[in-house]
Amino acid sequence: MSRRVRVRFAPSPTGALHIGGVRTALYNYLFARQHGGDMLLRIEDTDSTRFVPGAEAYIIEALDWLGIHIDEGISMDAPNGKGLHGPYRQSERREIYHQYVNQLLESGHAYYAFDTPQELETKRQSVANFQYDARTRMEMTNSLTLSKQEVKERIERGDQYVVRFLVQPNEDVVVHDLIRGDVTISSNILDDKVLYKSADDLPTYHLANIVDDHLMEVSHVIRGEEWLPSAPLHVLLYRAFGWEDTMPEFAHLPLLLKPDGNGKLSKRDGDRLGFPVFPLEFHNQKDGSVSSGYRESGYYPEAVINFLALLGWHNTGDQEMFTMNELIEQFSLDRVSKSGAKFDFEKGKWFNHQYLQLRSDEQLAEEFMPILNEKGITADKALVAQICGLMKDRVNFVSELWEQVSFFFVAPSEYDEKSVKKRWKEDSRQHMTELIEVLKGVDDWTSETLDATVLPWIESKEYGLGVVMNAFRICLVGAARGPHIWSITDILGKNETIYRVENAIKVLN
RNA sequence: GGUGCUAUCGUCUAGUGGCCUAGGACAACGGCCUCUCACGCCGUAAACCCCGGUUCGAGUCCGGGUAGCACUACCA
Repeated sequence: MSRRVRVRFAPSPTGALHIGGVRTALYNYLFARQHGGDMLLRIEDTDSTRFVPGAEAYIIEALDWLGIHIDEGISMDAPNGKGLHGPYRQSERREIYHQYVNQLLESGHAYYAFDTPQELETKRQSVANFQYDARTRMEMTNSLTLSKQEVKERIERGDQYVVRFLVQPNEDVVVHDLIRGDVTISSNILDDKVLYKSADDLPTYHLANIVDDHLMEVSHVIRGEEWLPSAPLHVLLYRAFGWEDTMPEFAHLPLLLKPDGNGKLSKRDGDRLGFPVFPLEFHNQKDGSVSSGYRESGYYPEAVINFLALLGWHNTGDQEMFTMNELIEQFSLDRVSKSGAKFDFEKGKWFNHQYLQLRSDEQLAEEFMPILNEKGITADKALVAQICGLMKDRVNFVSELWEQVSFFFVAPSEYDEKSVKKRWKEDSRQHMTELIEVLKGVDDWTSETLDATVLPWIESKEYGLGVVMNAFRICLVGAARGPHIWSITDILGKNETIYRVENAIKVLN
């Protein structure tokens, strides 16, 4: 009961880390931190055919970016793993697995099978709903049907084989799930899963997973719901090894679903609907594909974390904004939803907007400067900060800032048609011509003085405040948008302001 | 097909038998603010999958349907 909490995130390096995987990592992390336990990162690379170069480094970088820190295993500061239970890459644990495969073989919980992939395929074709189990295993080519001598010969001869788990029929296996309660499955529907393949001298997921979780003293297995159907097999494996008393507790998380339609969220949904499904941009060296990432799309890690945390978990109460520390404090497995969550990226944008508002103007300026430089603009940082402060409430991303603030740096070269149609009246030209003279007369170029000069002028002429100001705005911005007009003139300065009005008069008639 | 899981506004969810004429957030819509656009504020519309049962009383418990999802590989 008082076992130290140790959880693991155990991805396969088969490509970019899916956003669902990120959430699994996050929940594991929150749980570990809350209980003062350990968060391990283990790489499950037992399928040599699906290995993608760079994927492991990607996973590490992604978790680091998100602020999900690894206590043990592969991590940013220990690429080869830190901790007492290594190695933390399954491909480097071959020797360990041998021992446990043999244990199962010797205790009669597993057996050799020599059926070739072709033979199995043929069998599946000819027998409806074929499954390698108690009903069929005696019809197959394995150490249960072959003589001891022949099995020995085949192995010595170098025939390829697999080791299968022997599932006893007619037994109800109960998986206790922290989120779903007891799930009972009959062993009759389980097949004799392959535990080890001689072809690449590696175990399959199931064996490696159980052995590693046991050896690494994992206390809680928090993973996606797609694993629930194989959980009974895992329970049986713990039992076969005699490790049932230290078997971890299970919690199967609901899946992340497509925003529209049905089914599990996939990479294609992101491409189709225009949002990332990966934390970082990923260049797949295997197939040459490039996948967009949240980081490169301008999301803040805090926003991604907050958004993800609430996709499948919610506390009582109405709180929406959570820092990582608040999540650590408040998270609990029994408040995780049981049903899948559709991935609504609109809310993700809102979260980013919230976190962007929380940034200081100086921070935003720092983030925005490179974009300005790209546009060929050099500006004083204090000025950029001032502009950011003025305009940040209307963007979700720093990258959206440019289209909002460009008029501060570049005089309008064209004027928004709709705005002109609505706000540039017949008299506007006359008004602006007069306004130029009024502006020229202002020596103290401040909001206060301009306000005290221009407004009375408009009033005395009875031109209408809105009529003049909106036309003025079009001159300065090129459209009917932007902050308070004196905020604009303040930044533009007297000469530029007058120049823009003159220019607009020339272009607009 | 088989097995399992799940089921509250369009979406994420609150709700653990009476506080529910079902609450919050995103999105939508309307209004206020106002020199414009945003922000903000206020408001509107919007849901308990269906049928039974238990109970004085059910969104909440039970059963059955239905639907969705997952799994069903020498992938993880």
